[in-house]
Amino acid sequence: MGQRQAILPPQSQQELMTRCQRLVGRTLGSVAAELGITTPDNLLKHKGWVGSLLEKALGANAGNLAEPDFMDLGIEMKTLPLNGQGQPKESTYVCTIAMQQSGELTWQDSWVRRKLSHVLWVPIEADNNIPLAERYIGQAWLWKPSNVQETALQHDWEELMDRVVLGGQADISAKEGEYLQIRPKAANSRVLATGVSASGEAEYINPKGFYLRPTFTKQLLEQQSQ
DNA sequence: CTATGATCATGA
DNA sequence: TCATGATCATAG
Repeated sequence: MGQRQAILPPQSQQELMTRCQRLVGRTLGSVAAELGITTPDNLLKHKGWVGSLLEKALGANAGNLAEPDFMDLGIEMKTLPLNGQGQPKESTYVCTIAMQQSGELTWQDSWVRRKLSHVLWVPIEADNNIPLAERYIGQAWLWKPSNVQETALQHDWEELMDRVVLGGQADISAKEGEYLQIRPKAANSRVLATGVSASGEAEYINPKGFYLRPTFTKQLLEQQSQ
């Protein structure tokens, strides 16, 4: 008990955007209260809290399945934390590196491309000077990569995957990739997963994932506000 | 462990 | 100041 009725998934893109519209100008604290969710003092031990809150508020239904947040609509939701200057404050996590047969995947079939094929970006105030509960939700927008953007992402992805195949994914640096990068993604650095070694064999490594650099999401934000 | 959601924290 | 590498919570 104590659980409120979950918000049902939006039945159309239009309904999803209407829900987003109603969140514009509201604070995280007020939305959380309405959903019966406690707002933590900070995100130190609740790093995914904002994203989970918005998913619930909008009726996302994928849970922790490897599916788009709004399964029926094929739309992935990402919160976009903004600093005091209104610019993306952090990189955006996309997905983990495929555990097997990395070298045989093509961009067309890649998890990164599927994840980023249709994204609902929800800008959120994220300046640490603003108490979490008082941060405002901005105007969300739907994004599909332009040809230029997709080409750039594909370029990065192919280069990174080549590095995985040639040198193994254990020692890939986050410095590689113009817009897309590979960084650790785990509970801690002692977590091990099956990865691909330089010789192409399986080896235990720290799990890593793909992230979009803030320079990329900054462009999306600017393009959107034009 | 792997997936979901990300931000933290320190070195350069 | 900011990007890289590390880390936190939770479900299944």
